[in-house]
Amino acid sequence: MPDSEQDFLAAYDPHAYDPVAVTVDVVALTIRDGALHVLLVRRGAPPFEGMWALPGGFVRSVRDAEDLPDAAARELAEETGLSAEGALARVHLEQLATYGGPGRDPRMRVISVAYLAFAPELPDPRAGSDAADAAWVPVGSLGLTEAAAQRPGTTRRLAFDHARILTDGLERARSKLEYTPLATAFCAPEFTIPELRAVYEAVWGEELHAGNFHRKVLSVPGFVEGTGETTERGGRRGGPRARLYRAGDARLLHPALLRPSREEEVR
Amino acid sequence: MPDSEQDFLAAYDPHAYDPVAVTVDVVALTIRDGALHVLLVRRGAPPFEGMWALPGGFVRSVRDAEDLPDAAARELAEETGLSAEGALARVHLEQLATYGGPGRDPRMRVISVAYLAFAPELPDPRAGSDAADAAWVPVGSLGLTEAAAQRPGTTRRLAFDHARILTDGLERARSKLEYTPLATAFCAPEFTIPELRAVYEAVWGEELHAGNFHRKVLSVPGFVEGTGETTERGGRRGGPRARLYRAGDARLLHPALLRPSREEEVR
DNA sequence: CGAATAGTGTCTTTTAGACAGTATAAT
DNA sequence: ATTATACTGTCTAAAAGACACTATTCG
Repeated sequence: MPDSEQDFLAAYDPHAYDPVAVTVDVVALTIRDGALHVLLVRRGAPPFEGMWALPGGFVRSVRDAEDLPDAAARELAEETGLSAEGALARVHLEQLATYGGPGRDPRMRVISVAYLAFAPELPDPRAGSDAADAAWVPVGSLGLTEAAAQRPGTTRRLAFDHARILTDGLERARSKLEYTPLATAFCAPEFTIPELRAVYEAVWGEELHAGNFHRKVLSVPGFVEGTGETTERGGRRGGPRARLYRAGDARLLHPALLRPSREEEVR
Repeated sequence: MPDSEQDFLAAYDPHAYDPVAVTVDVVALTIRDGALHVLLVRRGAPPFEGMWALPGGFVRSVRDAEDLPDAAARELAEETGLSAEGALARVHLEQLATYGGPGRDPRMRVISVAYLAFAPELPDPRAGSDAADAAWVPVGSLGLTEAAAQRPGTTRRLAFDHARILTDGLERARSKLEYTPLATAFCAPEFTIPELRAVYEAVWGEELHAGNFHRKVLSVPGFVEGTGETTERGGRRGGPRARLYRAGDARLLHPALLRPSREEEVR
């Protein structure tokens, strides 16, 4: 039987063809105490029982016929306890990539569609249905390197190929902050320029020049818009009150806010 | 039965859970006669029989347990007749996005992982196994607009949600040319700066200033490296012979080659 | 020859970044 | 008072873009 006919039959009778499971996994990032954190769950069942993993689960394809972004939002809501009408509406969610290599799940062929989420500071998560625990974990504590991302198990912390997915998500996040105003998705509805700078510093892992950053943000059309208000108090250790801003209407930053020192990544 | 247990059982007995099919679709782009073309196949079977579609097919998940990029390369090879050792090795292939909304295939739930390919000029394709026809089609002839991409069937030419996938692939291609040296993937192994400029003009749909483009390309480290040779003849309608270049070792362009006039897309 | 094209020179404007300086508020 | 901080001013270097110009080759 030629491939075409086999495929055709398979389409009408899926059980006659290769069994595949489709899941969504979410790389949810937030800033806590000035450091970038990722939402992780501790697996309560094999495989990788007891290890940390990205929150995720199977896509409901028949019962609810949910779309992929809906599935990602649902997984995020289940782990964070957020309601769709509430704080979840302020979370930025975008598709990251799909991971489908054979052998990434020992049980069967699993295709995982990964999503990337940028969230403002959220309460501590509660453990979801099939997780033993859930927590915001500082990204820096995971010992992620390119080598660790490529060889599963090297970090000894993340299940499946989740180190690779997280590494890809972090790079996407760093890049997104260059060309889009999505750093504001990590902030409260009203924020100061120094708070925005702290987001960039946490995601990029680099200190930025406060004065130049300030002027740059204000010079990009549509990045932020002033509220006319200021904070109630000055900085922790002194300084004047900072002006408050809201996210502007730009969807792209032009000119972009490029991160410094990328020489090493070019070749 | 709680979700977790159901999921767990499903993982061990996939037939007990929702049936899903996973396919790969390829947005293969090339430059012909100075215009951007996409590889399309005419469907030889329902649904959408007789309509144009992106080349694609089911992922072999058990028989060969192929990885997703391998599946995309296989689909591309089947439609173009290219061998993996030959010209296919010079084609750039990257994952684009995954499309999995319910109802995008009337037969069943289908998750499509889309890939984006940049190819140098290739021979005309032969019709693959389940296609009635295959051809390089000028992108400009498809009447793609944002409205057409959102409502399937509006262009009256592309099956499924392939207008949306193609639109996303084109935007990705335009963006990739800004930040990476991948325009060279559309060229022969040795090329001239004006040929490279023609790639940019075809993908961006804009004329570029020849002199400034020339200097800019040469000023970006690692973009191109000279061969010391020149073309045998001058331009079609006169002009000196052009120097020949190869792709350099840069993986990112720094500084980037930004396309002009993006004011309208910012908001 | 005339026209088209490859490649370079030069000038202006924009942007990035270094650095300094002033005013404000916490301790 | 001291110190940290928000924000602004200024200068320099890098880059983008407009324009002009020369040299070469085709028809």
